[in-house]
Amino acid sequence: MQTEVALNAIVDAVVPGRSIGLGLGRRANAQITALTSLYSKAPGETLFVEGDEADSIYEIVRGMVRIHKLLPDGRRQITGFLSAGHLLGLAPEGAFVYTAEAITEVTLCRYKRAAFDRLIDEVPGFAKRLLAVASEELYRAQDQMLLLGRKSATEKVASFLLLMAGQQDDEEGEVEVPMTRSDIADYLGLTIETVSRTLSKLKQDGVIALPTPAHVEILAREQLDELAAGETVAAC
Amino acid sequence: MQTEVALNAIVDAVVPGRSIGLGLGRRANAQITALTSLYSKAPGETLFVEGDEADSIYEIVRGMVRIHKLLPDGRRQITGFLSAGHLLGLAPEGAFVYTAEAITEVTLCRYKRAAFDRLIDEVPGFAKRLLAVASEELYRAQDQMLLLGRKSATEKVASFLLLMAGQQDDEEGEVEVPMTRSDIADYLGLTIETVSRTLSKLKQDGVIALPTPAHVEILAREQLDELAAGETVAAC
DNA sequence: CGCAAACTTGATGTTGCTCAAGCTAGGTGG
DNA sequence: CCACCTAGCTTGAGCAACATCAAGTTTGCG
Repeated sequence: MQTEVALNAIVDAVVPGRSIGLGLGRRANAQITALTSLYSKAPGETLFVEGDEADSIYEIVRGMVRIHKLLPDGRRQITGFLSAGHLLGLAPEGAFVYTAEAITEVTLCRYKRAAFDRLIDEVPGFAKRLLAVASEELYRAQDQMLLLGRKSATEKVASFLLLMAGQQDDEEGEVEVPMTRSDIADYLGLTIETVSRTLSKLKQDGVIALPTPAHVEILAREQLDELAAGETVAAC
Repeated sequence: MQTEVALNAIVDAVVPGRSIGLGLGRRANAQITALTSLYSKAPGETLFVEGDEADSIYEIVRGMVRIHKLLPDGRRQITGFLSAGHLLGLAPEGAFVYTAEAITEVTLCRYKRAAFDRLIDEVPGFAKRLLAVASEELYRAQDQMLLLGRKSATEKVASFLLLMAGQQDDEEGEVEVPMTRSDIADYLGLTIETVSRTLSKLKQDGVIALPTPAHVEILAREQLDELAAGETVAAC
C-alpha cells in the first residue's frame, strides 16, 4: 500500500522501503515513531482478544492478520484479513470489539492508546487521515455485507479470490492463499466443505488452477470477475 | 441520541430540543450551522444514489433512512437503517458508495462537502469526533457481518427486533417497525416470506405480539435476548 | 517413517428459497 | 359512504442450495 521511504530507521532495518505513520508528513512521522515499539507474532498467535482492554493500537508492518467475532456457541465470523499498512484496534475506546490473530509471521508496530489520542489532538491532519482510513474500512465492510447477505457460494468464493489477487500486486494470476479453508469459510459465511467443493468446481470449469491448496492460479479472469459481480443467472 | 439544546435556531424551530453539529462545542457549532441547509424528504424518496458525485454530507435530524447496495441483477442488501443524529455520505471522496432512501418522512441537514472538509482542518476536535462516529459505524458493521454470515433466520429476526427496540427509548416492549417486510428481509439477508414466517412463529411461541404488521410488542424479552445472541441449540 | 492437521469427495439432511394463492388494510373515486 | 383496487402481508407446498456427517487423501513436520 504505502511505498514512500520510511523515516523510522528501525522499521527500515527490518522491512526496507516499508513506511509507517500512515502517510503523514515528516514532522508527524517523527513524533509518531517516538512512541512506537516494533515486534513480531508467529502464525496462529493472538494479538488481542475481543473484550480485552484496548490500551494500544497496532499497525501491521508485514504479514497477514485475521480479525473475527464469535457467537457464544463458537460460530465464528471473520470480518477481515488485514495486511501491511492496516490499523488494528481503532474501534470505540475501552475494549477491543474483535479478536486479532496472526495468519503468517507478522511484524507489528504498537502505539500506546493514550499517546495516540494525544497525537490526534496535536498533529494537524492526523485525525483526518485516520478518518479516511476508517471510511475506507467502512466501505469494505458494506461490500462484505452485500457478499454475506446476497451472494451465492460460487459468487462468494470468486469474490474472495479476486480480493486476494488485488491485495497482491501480482497481476499474473498467481494468488497466494495463506489462510486455511476454515478461515475462508468463516470469512464467507460458508462451511469448509462448500469452499473446497466450490474451488474444485472452478478448477474443473477451467477458471482456476490449484497447484497446491494454498496457491491459486487465475486462468479466466473475466469469467471470475463476472461470477464475483453476480452478473448472470449462470452464476448459480 | 443527542439530547443537548440545539444552537441552531432553524433546527430548534423545526425540531425542538434536537441538536445538530455532532456534539461539538459552541464555537464549532456556530461555524457549522453557518453552512447548513435544512430540508425534507417524503417516504420512499431517494436522497442520493450509489455512484452519484458525493458533493454533500447529510445529517439526519428526524425520521428514518435506509442505505443499500445492489448487485447487477437487482439483489439488494440494506446495510443500515439510520435515524436522527446519524451521518450519511462520509465515505471515500468522489462518489457515494451506497444509495440512501427515506423510509419515513425525513428532515435532513445538508453540509457542502468542500466546506465540511475545511471544517475538519480548522475546527479542533471535529475530525476526532467524526473518527469516533466512523468507528462506531464500523463496529455496527462487524456485528452485522456476524449476523449475516453465521446467524439462523430466527436469530436474525430476534436481533433485528432488539435493534429496533434499542433505537427507540421505549423500554416497555412496544416497538415501531416503520419499514416493510421487504426492507427487513434485505437487511437480514432473508426473503420476505421467511421474515413473515419467523415473526409468526415468534408470535405463536408467545415471545412477541403483532397487533399490526408495523407494531411489535416484546412479551418475553429474555427469550428474545437469548435467541438474538445465539446462545443455545434451541435457537434453531 | 509415522502422525496429525488440512483438504477433498461422497451421501444424506435441513434450512430457507421459490412459486403460488389468499388475506388485510388503506386510499380513491363513483 | 361504500366498493374497489392495490400494495403489503401471511400461509402453504415443493424444491434447491448449502450444511452435516462420514470416509478417504494429501501434506508437512517431528
